[in-house]
Formats: sequence, structure tokens, C-alpha cells
Amino acid sequence: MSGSTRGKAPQMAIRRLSMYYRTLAVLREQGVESVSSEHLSALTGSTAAQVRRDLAYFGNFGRRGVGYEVHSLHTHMQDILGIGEGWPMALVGVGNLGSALLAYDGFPRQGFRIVEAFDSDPRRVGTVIRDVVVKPMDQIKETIQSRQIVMALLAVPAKAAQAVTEQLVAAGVRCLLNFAPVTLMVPSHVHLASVDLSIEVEYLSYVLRESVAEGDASEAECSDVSTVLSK
Amino acid sequence: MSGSTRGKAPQMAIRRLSMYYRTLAVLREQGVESVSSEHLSALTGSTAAQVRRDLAYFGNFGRRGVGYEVHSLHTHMQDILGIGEGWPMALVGVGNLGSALLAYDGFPRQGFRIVEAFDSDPRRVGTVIRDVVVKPMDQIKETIQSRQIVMALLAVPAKAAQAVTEQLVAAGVRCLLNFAPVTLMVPSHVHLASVDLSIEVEYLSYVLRESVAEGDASEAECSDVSTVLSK
DNA sequence: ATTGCCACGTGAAACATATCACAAGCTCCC
DNA sequence: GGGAGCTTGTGATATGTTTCACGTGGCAAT
Repeated sequence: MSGSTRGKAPQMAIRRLSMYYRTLAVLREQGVESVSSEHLSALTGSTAAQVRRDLAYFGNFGRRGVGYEVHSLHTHMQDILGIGEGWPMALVGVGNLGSALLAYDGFPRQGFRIVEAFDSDPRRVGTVIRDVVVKPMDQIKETIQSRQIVMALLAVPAKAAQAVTEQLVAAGVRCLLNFAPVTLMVPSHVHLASVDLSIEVEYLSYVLRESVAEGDASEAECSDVSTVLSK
Repeated sequence: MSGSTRGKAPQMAIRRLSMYYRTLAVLREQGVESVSSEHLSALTGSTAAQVRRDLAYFGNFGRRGVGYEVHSLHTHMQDILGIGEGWPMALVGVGNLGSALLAYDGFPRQGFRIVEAFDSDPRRVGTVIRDVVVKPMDQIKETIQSRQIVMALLAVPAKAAQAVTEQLVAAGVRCLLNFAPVTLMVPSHVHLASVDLSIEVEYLSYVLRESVAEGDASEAECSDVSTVLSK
């Protein structure tokens, strides 16, 4: 019902929703009951207009003259983002990074859990980390299909990434979060996001170099808050 | 000399440069001497026009009718991105993630090295990981100033992140790569990039939910390659 | 009731980015 | 030397996103 600006939300808007969601959780814990777009923007490094626009992509959650009701908005964000579906995740690659991902408590706290882990190294297979038994690669397909896993985290070396991706896709995975520094090719029905440390560091290296070169003293037109999300 | 489209390059263009840089390294190893925008775009999941535009922000590196000389372009990318400056980095927070970052061989391979590490946990202080001695937090300022460190990686719990950020900024750090799931506030002369696992997973959760809801079978308008960099 | 104030929701304008399409330049070959 | 064929670099165009500015609805107090 209602109007609600029903254009598709920009990808960045969705990422910002995550930030709003997280911030709302904090406000809720603090016992805050109402929040304005102005307030929320200050907490997330966005602008008030942007907060209103982002939220308006999905519905009319606020009350004019008042603001947004924290608890209700938090619940709405949760529904929109699909948190609470409790998608089970698989991890491939239990090296340093993979182990850190298994131990990362941000996932369970947000309702996501790594329920299966795989590695090609026989020395790691069979080990247990955080209640998850590391299985060999050749059990990927069977396990993922029988447990209906649709999301996978890829923490394998760059050279193995594409081959493993194809295994995962063949097993029926629909979403991939890739940590290997390569460009993965996936069929169009599979969704892909990448966390690429080299890119981030090189980006910083670039802006650093640039800001050192051009007027080190005077320049004040830098990033203000979260370079990644704004603009 | 020359024209070279001298508008400022979009932030995303710079991130794509990193991908080109990496891809060129592979081509160079393979002994490939020349590459076209078409070829490079296929390898990075971009488009030929975009590759040309991205490169044109920084100079005229190609030769018409021929393409780009791999070795020379690779070197140019390296200069532009400031790789080879060999910026030394500091790491704060040597938990699971921090340890993985210390061990991550992508950094040294790209010319970045973590040369100092800090942690607030007395049990970790003094331990040595990959030739780096973990120091206590109260040595941050002194160490960073004396070693002239300008880049720092932040792998501390969310609650501590803002306070540590302020210590690092006070110590003279100019660039921060934040892994904590919070919005950090930094002065405008400090550059910030964030790697936020919750955001990535929640984004995937959103698109998954969306694609499951809207015509699970027919839809073919999804992400193709690297959702993060394209568009 | 009426008045004053507040904050959302949103059309329209401004801005940023990506794509298109082609002229210009290079190489090879006749 | 000139033409064919290729690929860059770049105006112009299209698309997408953010910002602005204001109408609308809601609350509180008089």
C-alpha cells in the first residue's frame, strides 16, 4: 500500500541500510525510542536527505514531525536485509583468513553462521574449529546440496579461486563472498561480492600519495567519514 | 604536452586500476607483451571503453592501432598507485583477524609490509608473529612517530575502534584501513577505507532474498562479475 | 480550534559516472 | 605512397545517484 518511491534501490543504498540497521541496534540497546533522519545521519556519516531517500526506497517508515520509531525501523531493516532468515554459510579455505572468519563473532551476532568448512590440505581436514569439522573438498557438492546451503565464503589462494567457485556453483550456491585477489567469473544467476585487501590498501596508497603531492598543508577536501560508503 | 582527460578520477576508477595492475602482473609473468583494452576488460570484468577511460584519466599510455605495452603500463600503474613507495604499515589488534592480516602474503607481494603490531592484551604483548613483535598500546605514539608510519590497519573490537583511531591519528597516521564494524569519525586530513564483513554478507543476503522472491526461475539480470567494482 | 513548529517524503535539479560512437594515429602490405 | 584494418583517446550522450527545497502531515500548547 501507499506510494513509497519504488525505483530500485542503488546498491550503495543497500549497503547503507546495513549501517542504519547496526546503528539502530545500538540505539535500541541504549533505550532510545525515536530517531530523526538528522540524528541517524550523524551516527552513520551520511546526510539526512540521504537517510530519508534510502529508507523511502522501501516504504514509509517514519512519522512526519516526529521521526522514526527505533524498534519498528530496526525490525523493518532486518526484514528487508533478510537477516533472520538465518542463511547457513559454507567456508572454503581454512588457512589464516578462513580460521579468522570461522571465529568472527560478527556473523553469528547478525544471524549468519558458518555451518560447514572445507579445505584441500589433508592436515587440516578433520580438525574442529568452533564446532565446525573441516571436510575435504570432494565433499563440497554432497554436503552443500544436502544441507541446502546457498551462501559461501571463499578464502582460498588466488590460484585456486576460480576452480573452487565452479565447484560451489555446480553444487548450487547462489551467493559468494570472495576474499581472493582475483576476478571471478560466475554465471549471471549467482551473486558475487568481493573483499579485496590489496585494492583497499592500494586505494589508500593512491590517495596518500596524491594528498602528499598536492599541497600537503592546505588541502582539506579529503574523505570525511567512511570513504567506502559515501559517494 | 598531450591532452589526457584531466578530470579527477572517480574513486571507483582507482579501485579498478588496482585490478588492472594485478592483471598486468599476471600477463607480464606469462610473457605477454601487448594488451588491448578489449583484452584487459575481459580479464577484469570491465568494459573496453571503461578501461580506456580509466587509463586516460592518468595519461596516454597506449598506442592507437596497437594497444598497451604490458610492461610499461604495469610500471605506470605502480607509480600511480604509489606501490613501490613501500609504505610501512602498523597493525592494531592481534586477534584472529589481526593475525591473519600479519600472515597475509598479498601485502608483501604488493610492496606493503606490516612492520609494527600492537595489542591491549598483556598475553599477546611480546609474542612474535612473522618477525613482528607485538607491542603494548601505550607505545603506539612513540613507535609510529619514530618509524614515520602513515598507514594503519585497525583490527580491534568495535567498542575500542574509535578510541584507538584517535590514538593513531594523534600519532600522525594519515591513512586507516578499518575492519571493525563501526562508523569511524576522523579529521578530514585522514583517509579512511573500511572492510566491513557484516555489510558484505547482509548485502548478499538482500540480493539473495530479492532474487528468491522475484521470479526465481526466469530472472537473468543479476550481477555478472565483481558486484563490488562494476557499476 | 488555531497557531507554530517540526521532520518526513518526494519531485525536480544538480552532479557524477558509464557508455556510445567516431576521429585520429599507428602498422602492415601492396 | 596510399589504402585497409585495427585500437586508442575523447567529445557527446545516456544513465544513475545525490542533493535541494518544499508540500504534507503530525504534535503540542495556547
